Parts: sequence; structure tokens; C-alpha cells
Amino acid sequence: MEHQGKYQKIKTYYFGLLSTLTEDSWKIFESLLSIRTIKKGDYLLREGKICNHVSFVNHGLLKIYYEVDGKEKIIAFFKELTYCCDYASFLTRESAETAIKALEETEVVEINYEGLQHLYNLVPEANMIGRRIAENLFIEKCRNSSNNVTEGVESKYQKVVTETPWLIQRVPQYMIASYLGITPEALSRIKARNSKKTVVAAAQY
Amino acid sequence: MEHQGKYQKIKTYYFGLLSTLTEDSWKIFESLLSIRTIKKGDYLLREGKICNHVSFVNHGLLKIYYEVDGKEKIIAFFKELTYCCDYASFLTRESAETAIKALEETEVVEINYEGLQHLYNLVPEANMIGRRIAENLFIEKCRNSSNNVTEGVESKYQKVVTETPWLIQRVPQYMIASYLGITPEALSRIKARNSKKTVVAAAQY
DNA sequence: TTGTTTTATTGATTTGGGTTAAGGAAAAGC
DNA sequence: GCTTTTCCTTAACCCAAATCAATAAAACAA
Repeated sequence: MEHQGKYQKIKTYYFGLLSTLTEDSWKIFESLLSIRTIKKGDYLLREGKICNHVSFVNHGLLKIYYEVDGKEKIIAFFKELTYCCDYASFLTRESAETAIKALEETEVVEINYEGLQHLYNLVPEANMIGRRIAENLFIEKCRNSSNNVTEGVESKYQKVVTETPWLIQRVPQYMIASYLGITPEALSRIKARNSKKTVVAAAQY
Repeated sequence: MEHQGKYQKIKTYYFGLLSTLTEDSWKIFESLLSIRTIKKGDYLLREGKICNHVSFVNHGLLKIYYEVDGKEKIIAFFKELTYCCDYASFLTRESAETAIKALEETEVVEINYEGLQHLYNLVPEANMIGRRIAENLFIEKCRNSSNNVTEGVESKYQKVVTETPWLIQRVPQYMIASYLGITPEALSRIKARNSKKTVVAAAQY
């Protein structure tokens, strides 16, 4: 059966998140899902459009970013087994200030806005899932802004290196710089300074 | 009856938010609420404590801020008819990185963590309210970081002036500066520059 | 392989905001 | 009222990162 497990990953994810979810609720949910593939370099969402889907990344990698006077400011990366969405646009039904673009060949499982409202109506427990998702997104966003306010650029970079080493492997450095809110040149200098420090430290022995 | 309308404001707010809320659900909700007053300069939440209440501001004004090497970085202000909470700490049950302090004599209506979980269990529709609240907080947070990324300090200040003029009236300028992420001196210079511009522009005529 | 494009580094220069310091204005307290 | 504290402004100097510019190194394609 070819379709066996088409939605396996998101199903596992959900049952993990919420142990009380029933097989029946899942069937309804499943009926509202669809699959989309995005080629490297293509858009999942263009700036100015209303984000009409919540997408669960089966595999691949995407970036969400603002474009401000010609330069892109990356807010976040979405890798496999995470949600990918401009949730603010999705919820408010206002046009997105962001764009979402695939950095690798990507496959997502999607539910659209009407589908999700439908789900909330048919399956009241889904409100609890929706609540949890919104809460987690909020917590994540708080952690991010907290970092931006309380930490210097240097330690932010260190955090990326130690906490999300896969990022360093999978995206070019100038995108990391954009994500950190600095220019590629500035990041290059930070790295140079650090490796000098290491050399000096090593020379102590 | 002295207690008539003790929770009137929050009740109105809720019924406005969610027209389907029943009088019975409200009674349960009401039974979980309590009132607290905070004197000017006192804390609603201290850094390092777990935020154990969601507070609805009946009247007054508070600030939520980080303290980073001696200086405070204000994230937001809470005025009457808004929620006041370190919701990230409240949800995760982790100690808060922020503190919340009253800038004016303040009265809040509160529900504590256990109370809210209780409410979610007793009144399933409350999950929908909780979802809406989390969603709105998330949207708000997105707008904020969007501004921080896409806009310069100058236009951020202009936005405060035009969109939240009450803020300018009610808090000293150095707090506005902190909120904008700059020093009081820098804000003072921005204002000076702007009024010079205005004078120059006026001189054209 | 070689040529082409993309990405990273390094240097010189500029700049916006931080820091320090001092004086003035406004509010609060007595 | 006067005094004290709190708040705002202005100026001089400093610094981290942006910008501009050139080169080097990788990645990719033909």
C-alpha cells in the first residue's frame, strides 16, 4: 500500500503531543490534510499574500524572513518535524509581511484555514491542541526576543553553534548572519576574533 | 451591594471576546477569581519567581522588564483592561526572567494556575478562550518583533507617539527609551533632531 | 579540466548610538 | 515657600557594527 504512512510523521507527532487524542478524531483530522512539495528556491508563502495553510514539514528546510530595503532579515528556519507557517497572518487573515522559501527540496503536510476551523467545530478537543500550539509558539517567541534583548551578538552566535549545530551544516553563513541580525562581514569578524582567542588560549600551555 | 460589579470589567471583556460563553460558565470562572491591589513601585512579579497568576488589570499601569547588568529593559506596559502576566513563565512553570512592577496604584483581577487548569477541565469551551488568548498574545508578539526588525529606532518612536499617546503621558521618557531599546540620551537626541527638522520645514514657508 | 557563480574573508572608512559628565528643568517632599 | 530628588538635555568622546571595496576560497557547471 503506497499511501500507508503518508501522514505517519504528523500523526506520531500529534499522538505524542496529546495522549488523549482518539483514533476517530485523527480520522477527521487526516481527511483535512494534504501534501505539497516545494522545490529548492521556491516559495511556500510570498510576501503580501495571506498565509492560508499550517504546514508540517515532513522533510526539507525552509526560511521565513522579512525583506526590508532589498535585504532579507531571517526570523526563523523550519526543519523536518516542525510547523512552518506565518501563523500571525494565518490567524488574522491579513496579508503576510514575511515570505517563506525552501532552502532544500521540501515536503509538507498541510491543513488550510477553513479545514482547521472545521476541525475546531467537529472536534472540540482540537481547541486544546490549538491552544497548546499557540502557547508553544508564544513561548518560543518569548525565548527568542528574550535572547535578543538580554544577550550580545557574540553569545547569540555561540548559542546557535552549540544548540543548533545542524543549522551551521545546512545553511550558508550569510544566512546565519541575517538570522543573528548582523551583516556577513560582522559574523566573519566574530569568528576570526574567536579563533584568535582560542589560539591565544592554547598558547598559554 | 458593595460587591456588585467587582468583576464587571473582566466579565464584559470576556463576553465581548466570546459571545457563546454562558452565564453558568461565567459563574464557575468567577468563583476562581480574586482581587489584588499593588501599590505604585511594588512588584506583581519578581524575577526568578514562577508567575502563578494571570492578571486582568482593572485600573492602573504596570511594566514588564528584564534586568540586564543593572539596567532594565522594558518589554511592555500593561494598562487597564489588558492582561498582565509573564505568560511564558506561567505556562512552562519555569522561573521568570522578567519582573513586573506597578507604575501607578493598580488593581487586578487574578486567576491562578491551578484555577485555570481546573477551569479548562470543568468548562471545555474555556480551551477555546485559552486558545484565543494565546493566539492574540502570539500575534501581538509577532507585531512587536516585526517592528523591531523592519523599523528603525526613529520610526518606532513615531509609532509610539501616534499609536499610544497615552504612554507618553503616563510614563517618564527614560522608560520610553528603555522600551525602544535605546538610552534616554539617544531618545533625547532623536527628539531634538525631529523638532529641528520641523523648524526647518516650517521655515520653508 | 577550466571557467563561472556563490560564499567568505579582510581592510579602510563611516556612523549611530553608548558612555561619561555637567547643567538645567520639573516634580515631589517638607 | 524652599529644598531635594528625579528627570531631561546637551556636548565630547568612544566603540561596535555597517558600509564600501577588493580579494580569496568554495561550490558548481560545462
